[in-house]
Amino acid sequence: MVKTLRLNRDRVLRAAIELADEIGLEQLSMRRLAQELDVVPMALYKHVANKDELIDGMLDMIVTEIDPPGPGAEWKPAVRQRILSARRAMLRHRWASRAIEMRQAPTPAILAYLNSVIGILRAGGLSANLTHHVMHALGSRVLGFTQELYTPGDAREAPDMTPFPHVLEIAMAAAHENDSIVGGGCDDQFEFEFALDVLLDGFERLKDQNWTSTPIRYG
Amino acid sequence: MVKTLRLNRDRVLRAAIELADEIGLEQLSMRRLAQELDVVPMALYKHVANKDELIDGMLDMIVTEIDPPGPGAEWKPAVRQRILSARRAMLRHRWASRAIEMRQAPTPAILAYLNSVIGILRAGGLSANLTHHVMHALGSRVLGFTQELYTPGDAREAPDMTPFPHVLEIAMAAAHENDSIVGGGCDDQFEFEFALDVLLDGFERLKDQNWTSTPIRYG
DNA sequence: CTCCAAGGTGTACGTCGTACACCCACTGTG
DNA sequence: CACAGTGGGTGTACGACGTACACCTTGGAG
Repeated sequence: MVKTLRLNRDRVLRAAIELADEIGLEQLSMRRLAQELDVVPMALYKHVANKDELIDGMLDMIVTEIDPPGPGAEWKPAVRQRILSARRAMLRHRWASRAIEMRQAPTPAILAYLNSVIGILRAGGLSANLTHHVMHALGSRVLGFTQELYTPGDAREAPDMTPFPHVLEIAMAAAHENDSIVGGGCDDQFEFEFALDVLLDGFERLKDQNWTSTPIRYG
Repeated sequence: MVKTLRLNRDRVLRAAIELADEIGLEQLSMRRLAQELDVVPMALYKHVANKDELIDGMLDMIVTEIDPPGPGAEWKPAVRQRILSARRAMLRHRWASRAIEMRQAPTPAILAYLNSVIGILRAGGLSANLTHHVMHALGSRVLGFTQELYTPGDAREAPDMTPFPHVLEIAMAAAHENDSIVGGGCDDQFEFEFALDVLLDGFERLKDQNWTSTPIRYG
């Protein structure tokens, strides 16, 4: 029997991420994680302060998976690429977005990422003022995710939709569009890029007209 | 001693909403709610299937607080007004957005609300195809909220921000902008309307140029 | 060899959601 | 008036959960 290596923070975080990938964030418990590591629950607390701090650590590890910014390019494609890379990281770990929603303060890694995105915008010529509003407008989208209101693909055993004819029509439109997909769900990637581009184009237009939220003071 | 009235679903839901308003969603437990109603925990289960169903009921009640659509107007101001009304409802119950994020399927009341918004867009001349993408792009914003990455106003005892100069600069810009507010936090309402207008303007432009995601088939 | 700290263990407490059996007070029926 | 039935509040209990606290073990430094 191979006696597994000593525990350390890194091993704990990696195991937690892997476990969350498998069973989901809500099923992840300290006890389950300890069991996965062949260790008693309390052993984890020698490496992690508590569950919240564990999740913070997991998130930091995920966020550092995001590709670094490429070499000089226009701000719009640069930001676009960065955000789509973040999205790929989030798709690799579907629980991550929910975890970010749960935490209240951004972790250092998230701050570093935000800092770099802001840097791209500023270097691209957007004013500090506009950049500020842009970051708010992007919201969680800057990290590659948005919360959808309807879980896609649950068309089976859907409740009666006849009271909501407009919803039905829209759903049908989506189903027709990409009938290549058997389930008829939406193309999430397309929807994400669509919204992102609407926003980025809007930001560009505001930049070009020197938009600012603060009235210009003369004198 | 006044013997309080019999319990019923409505009283349970109202008490739950009031309690969540006071102590927050994460502090709301079946036991705490029962105590508030001078009743034993299990009594609640005669009126509510389980905690998830309780939250669904609370949400349905909140969503029906949203103002009905006003009389005929342009689609853009009509949708704008509807969404800002939803936002007001969400601000009255700060826990609601988190609750919606937690649920997986939209409740009937939410479906009805979405249906009405879609109806406004369709009546305004947007194609079913464009409307579909518009609804996705709005995401949770259609219900009046977005998840912010940074809890605003926590400037006190902030961690060291010197590693993130761009973040700092943006935060300073925000503080300068509305120095009327002592804390220097962002004007959330402004940020919300800013992002909403960027999106709505973008949608209008796409509508005007008959944008569609499906290639037009000839013949 | 000895000592000490880092790290794994065992037990225990207080919380949670909720299954299940109970019982009681009311109501409609004869 | 008797009585059964049922809707609704009660009590107990179980198996999760996070984690405080005291304990023990081990491996490397001196």
